[in-house]
Amino acid sequence: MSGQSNGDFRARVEAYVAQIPSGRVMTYGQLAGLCGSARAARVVGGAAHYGDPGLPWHRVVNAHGGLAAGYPGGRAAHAEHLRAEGVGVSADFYVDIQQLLWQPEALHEC
DNA sequence: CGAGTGACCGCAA
DNA sequence: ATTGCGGCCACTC
Repeated sequence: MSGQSNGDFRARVEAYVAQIPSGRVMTYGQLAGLCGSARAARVVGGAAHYGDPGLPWHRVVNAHGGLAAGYPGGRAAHAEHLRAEGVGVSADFYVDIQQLLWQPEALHEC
């Protein structure tokens, strides 16, 4: 059937991405883990490419804090968006995940 | 329905 | 430090 895969997994990923506040970033692996499959980081990337274009995917980076390679426009565009959000992007297109990595649990601390 | 693919991750030489 | 490979999961055509 033409099935519409519920996208149960993807739906949760989009939900988290949509909740990422400006100036913060999340990793694909973390999003996958929060959604139930820590090893489905690739699916998160797929959701970004085939998912809702209205979500701030530019706030999603890899586990190393590097920007996505296949982002529409290139890492340069990705970096520009992050900088517009107030995120400091390194010359090598890397962000300080240690400081900008946002976690849902952080809400508890706040 | 079947097979391929990927905006990843981690490890190895 | 760099490069290459495989594995894993879910989505798309």
